Amino acid sequence: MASTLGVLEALLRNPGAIATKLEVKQLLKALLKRPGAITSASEAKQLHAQILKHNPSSPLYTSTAICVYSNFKLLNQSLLLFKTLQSPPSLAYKSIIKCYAVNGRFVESLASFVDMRASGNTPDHSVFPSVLKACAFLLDLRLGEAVHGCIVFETMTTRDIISWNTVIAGNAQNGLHEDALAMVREMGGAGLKPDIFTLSAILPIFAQYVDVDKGREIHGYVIRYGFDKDLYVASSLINMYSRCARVEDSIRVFKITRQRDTISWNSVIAGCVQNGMFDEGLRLFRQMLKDNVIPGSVSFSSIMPACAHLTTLNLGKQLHGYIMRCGFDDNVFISSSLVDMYAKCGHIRTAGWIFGGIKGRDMVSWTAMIMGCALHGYAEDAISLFEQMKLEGIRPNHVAITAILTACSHAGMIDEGRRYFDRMTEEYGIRPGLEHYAAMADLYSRKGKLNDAYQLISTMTTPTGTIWSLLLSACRVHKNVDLAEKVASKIFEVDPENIGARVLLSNIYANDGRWKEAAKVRMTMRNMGIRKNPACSWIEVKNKIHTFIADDKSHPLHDEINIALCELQEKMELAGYVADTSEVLHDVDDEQKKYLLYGHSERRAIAFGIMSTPAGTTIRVIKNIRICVDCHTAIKLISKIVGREIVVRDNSRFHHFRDGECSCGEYW
DNA sequence: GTAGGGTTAG
Repeated sequence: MASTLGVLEALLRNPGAIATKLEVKQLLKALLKRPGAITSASEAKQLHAQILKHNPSSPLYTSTAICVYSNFKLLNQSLLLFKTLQSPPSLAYKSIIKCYAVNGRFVESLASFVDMRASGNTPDHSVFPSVLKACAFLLDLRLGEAVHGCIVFETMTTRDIISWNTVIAGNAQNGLHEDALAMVREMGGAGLKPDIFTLSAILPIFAQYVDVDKGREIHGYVIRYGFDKDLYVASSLINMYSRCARVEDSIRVFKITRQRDTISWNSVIAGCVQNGMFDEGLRLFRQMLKDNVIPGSVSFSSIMPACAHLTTLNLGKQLHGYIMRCGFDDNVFISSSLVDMYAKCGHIRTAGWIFGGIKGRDMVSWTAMIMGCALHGYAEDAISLFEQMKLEGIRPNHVAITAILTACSHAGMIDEGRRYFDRMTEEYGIRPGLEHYAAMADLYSRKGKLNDAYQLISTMTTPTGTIWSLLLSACRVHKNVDLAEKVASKIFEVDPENIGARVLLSNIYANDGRWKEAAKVRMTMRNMGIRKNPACSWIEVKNKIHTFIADDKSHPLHDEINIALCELQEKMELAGYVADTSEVLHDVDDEQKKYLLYGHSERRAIAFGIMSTPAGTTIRVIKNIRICVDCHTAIKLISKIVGREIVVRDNSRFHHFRDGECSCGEYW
């Protein structure tokens, strides 16, 4: 069945490749069992076209198409088909009732439910949540009671394992987790043992609750009864472990599962990506393709965040091409992940273009775009998107609020940020969490309002090392040694191993000429056995990533890069550039300091990029730490001298250098 | 005979 569906997926992507009527018939039959295999509206339309072409009058196929359309909330399409049915089968009724309900058409939803009963079809748990919701909305208590009676009647008559499973799955999928689990116990009491259907229905509950102990218990049961051969159970287990941050366990389950399909691959790939194991996720994705498993839309939305986090634009673009050829680009999960990927890889305009084309944007799509604008310093765009989202009736959640606060922070918009922060509880019913305090502390810090930041953080019950570190880094920029010492001691209280904080403190001392104290901090680090990561920058040229580490001479074009940098230097000095050596934290003379600045990794990466790409090409460089003040000034001039746009992503945001200016407006 | 399991922003 898995391979049949694989062929179906391929077929839907390439309708021209259809061979025989018989094949299509078999495929439609396979699909009848699993309408969820269709994951985008365009696939749904192609499916519909196939049905019209081969079996226009089959009520079962028509019902399947209705079911698929209703999964995408496409009420008009569903209705058009529904009206062609003389006596709609149960599936058609169930789908239309659900579709009415998700579109807020409760009266019609209830009317269809009544029709369904009158036609002699028995409703099951897949429709009761919609109907009850409609009753609650319309305050139709009498009908609500009748529906409830119908549910009780339904569960009372047929109490075999299948009806139990239906009821348990219905509850589990509709958020009634405790009821579902109670039913499993009750079923056990009635002498019925959970089977593969029961288990795959309740495992997602433990995944959501992040209850690895219960999950493990189930796993033990699965092994005792030999259910671990079942693909559905295996995928649920893989998912449960990865949601509980036990990605090694989920990989182990995956590896011992002999039979694999697209979904079990997706589970393990998503598990890796969600737990930050991006390279392993990509390795598994490639392995899946090698094993001739056809990726579905979920495969792409699972792997795309890996490209976003690793900023592997080329791979992201390749996947995007593949996605378009598959017709998956109208899937909201995929398009949101593309918006995020392009934004994180520096292509904010492409991100905006994709965002503009998304039909049925959800909160995640909006937030991805808002956060993209925030990272690029386009706060006004972020704010207008945020307001537009609210106008479209989407209530922001805590992530969306974090995004808008981040936008304000990266543009130094204190008043706006403060207003969103102060009103978030009242307006959106969300109390400030760690991430909101962090964004506000960052906003004050970047703007140089160090005391305000200190006050704000102090009001928190348990401030983390990470939040204090934001302030410490601002103390470095704004050269406030006294506050830095105070903040650093707070950090070491809660997080003695914090490498970044020790490096910062040492640099703050060095910047103030207090070489002895700086050396002492370095000594402590050495004694603790911690080393900082070296500063490095990288650039992708012709599909190859070139990495530059500060003062490293190993690049094959090292000498040529030096010559190019010297030539640039002369032109920059003619344009008025004076090296700012205040940020060179080595106890050496000024001439030496100037020389050290040229060794900064981002400059070498940019010089290399200019040498190896055609005139006018945008240069994109990524750096693992913050750009230094002198490089920032230098890159502005370079962008003007060579007439190129230079995009640099440091550890917290993007800088777009163009014609002697930077988009960050000096906030970074 | 159970329309079962996997996905996007932080």
